[in-house]
Amino acid sequence: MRKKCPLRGHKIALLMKDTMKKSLLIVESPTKARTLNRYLGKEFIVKASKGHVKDLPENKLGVDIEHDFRPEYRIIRGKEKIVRELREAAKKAETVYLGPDPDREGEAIAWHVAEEISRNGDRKPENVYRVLFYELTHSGIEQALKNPGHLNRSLYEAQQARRILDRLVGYMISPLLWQKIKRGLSAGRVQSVALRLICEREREIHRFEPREYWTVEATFKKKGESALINAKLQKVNGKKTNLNSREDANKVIEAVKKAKRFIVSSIERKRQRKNPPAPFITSTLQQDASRKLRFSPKKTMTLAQQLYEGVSLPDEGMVGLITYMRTDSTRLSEESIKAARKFISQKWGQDFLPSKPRQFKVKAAAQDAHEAIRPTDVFRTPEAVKPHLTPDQFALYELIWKRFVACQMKQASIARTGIDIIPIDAEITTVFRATGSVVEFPGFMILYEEAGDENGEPDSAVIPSVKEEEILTMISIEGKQHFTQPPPRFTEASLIKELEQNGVGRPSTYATILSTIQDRKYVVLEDRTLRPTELGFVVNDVLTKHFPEIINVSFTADMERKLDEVERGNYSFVVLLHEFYRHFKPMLEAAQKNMENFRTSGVPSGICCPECSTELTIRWGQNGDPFLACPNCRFTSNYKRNEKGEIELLQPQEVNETCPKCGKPMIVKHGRFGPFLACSGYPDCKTTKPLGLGIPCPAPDCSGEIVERRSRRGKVFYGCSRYPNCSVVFNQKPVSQSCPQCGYPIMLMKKTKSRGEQLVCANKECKYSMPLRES
DNA sequence: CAGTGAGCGAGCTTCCGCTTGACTT
Repeated sequence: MRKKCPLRGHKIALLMKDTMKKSLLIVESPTKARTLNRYLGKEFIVKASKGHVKDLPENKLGVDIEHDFRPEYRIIRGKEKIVRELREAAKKAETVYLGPDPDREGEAIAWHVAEEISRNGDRKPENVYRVLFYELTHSGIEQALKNPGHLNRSLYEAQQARRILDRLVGYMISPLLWQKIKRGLSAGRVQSVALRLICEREREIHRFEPREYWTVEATFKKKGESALINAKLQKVNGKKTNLNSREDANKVIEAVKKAKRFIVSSIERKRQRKNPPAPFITSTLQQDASRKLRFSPKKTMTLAQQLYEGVSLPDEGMVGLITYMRTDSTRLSEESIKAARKFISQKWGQDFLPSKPRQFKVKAAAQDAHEAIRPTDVFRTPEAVKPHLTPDQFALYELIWKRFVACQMKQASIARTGIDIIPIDAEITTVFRATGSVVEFPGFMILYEEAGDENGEPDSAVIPSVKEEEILTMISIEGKQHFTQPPPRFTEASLIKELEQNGVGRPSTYATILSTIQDRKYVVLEDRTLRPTELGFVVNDVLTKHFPEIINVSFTADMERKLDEVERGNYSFVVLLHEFYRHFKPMLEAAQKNMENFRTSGVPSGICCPECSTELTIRWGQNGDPFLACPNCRFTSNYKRNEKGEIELLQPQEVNETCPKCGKPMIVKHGRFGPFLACSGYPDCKTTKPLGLGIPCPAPDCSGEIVERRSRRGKVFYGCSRYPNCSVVFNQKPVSQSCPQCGYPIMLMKKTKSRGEQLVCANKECKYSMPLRES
């Protein structure tokens, strides 16, 4: 132990005296606080609130409907320490600057922090100022601190209206679902709309009837040249091609084949200019990372957060590589554009630099509190920082960097050619068209290209040069069968795009919306696309039936318009809430009264019981999985839905095992404690046994098998079926795979927060672990 | 509220939108 220097206390006291004069600046993000601290130096102490500090209580409504919707705010659990620290720091500071983000939520955070630091008269409101940082650049910071203002009541009230309305919707509809469908369910202004979009898309797919159609493709050639020209049948007898069968196609093909010669009837040349896309905002980053890197929105946000918080670079220490990643604005700071232009002219020369900097239109609905997502310094190229990043971090940084640089580069110029070719002396008049495109000047495309949503047909790159009236010969002609395609299911990223376009959800919540509806088992992710579950359909149907005005893509847009009026001081937030509740209350009451109780009756399935031909109903087991049950007899069955959404019964799952008592096959049944094995002769034979995992017990000379078991408290564990004769037990799920290091036949699945799913050797002596491939 | 087996009651689910770490392997 080191002894304390007697002088040290004194020095600290002196320093403390110094700090008394300091100003306190409070922002939301700790990273932002760190940056500002470095920038502002010793006159300021900068602290972070880490988001909201006060909120409505979790376990009750917390809104007094009788008294103008008075909210009951309390310090958020786990944030007490932060509030205490802010209060202490505020006591010592001469002046307090409240610097949460310059938007509705930021104003509420500022308001709540102000309330807490002036509690008990600790601080006079005169010494508390509101400052607005729109960008974390030299000029942005100067601007903010030069113009301290005061808290904005109407902005805060708009936030309150939003908060209280969301609470009323969420906490008053959800209990209805517990009562009528299943415990633990949820509904909300945002999640229920997301669910609705997915369900409606699925129904469209179910309804969709594919239609057959045919295209005719031909290849031509110039005399004496080998280059081929691929062309598609465009018109028949002056009308757009419309071939619905092989016969249709063959008729045309036969007629065309009779022609001796073909002639180039017209050539159309167009120059297309293509502008670079806007720099990233949260939603577009999530979409692009999903398409190009196959990252889930959640993964994208985690990685972006890491890039934002920064990596340790030699000589520079911790450096944030990108600007804030939760933003709805494409705005760029002047400084960043200047730097980008400098970089572009240095790297590619003036040819690639537009005469004027490009600014991008910011969506009207945007709150515009932050810049677009861009590298903090363009001169930190992806290659330069690569050694200090993980491969995933690097891939995302490169994406962000390229998109930003590209957005300040010159437009691309593409030459498109369309050639019409017609047969001469044929029975019918037809037009074949060949299209080609050549990039004349790549501009920004030298660096960045946007990935398309769907599989658009690529143009053939180059078309051999031909002249009008030139004669061609046909090399081949063939018909191709196609079917019209149903609309695609949403991916996580395309759903976010849809929500964003309707103003539903915010950059900070896009990724969590997806988790919520999956956690509730309303939808599942399959092949990267979202499909509703049975439960999802049922919940969606009752919500859209009983709350059509709320569970609706335009509800949020309407709400936002009203909130704007509240912000401008033209509309009282209390009136807004009264107006809303006036409509909401009767809907709730009607739903309470009229909504079918699926808990007691089950959901009609449209399928008859094979034993007593009563209509089967859909019910949910404890694990959330749906099954069919007969309300009349004891018949139950699992089922699945086909592509058309029709129910198909599944035979009970057999396991290669017979009943030791009666010899009938054993089948998997699902009970209160999960799946188990039972004799198919039930109720005549009541044999049951735990479900094995098909993994033999690894103990020497043990004939047992590993089975899933549950402790008295419900915790799942895996033990040998010969217990108590054999005491082999695992806490994680075992997998029949031998350890590459020690050869032990069993590996365990382990979930770690830092490295995802790992396979760990079940042999305790051996510490071998390897990552499970990511799905 | 899935048919086992056993033995007991109690507590209690939920919203949206800001932010980051983390009780333990």
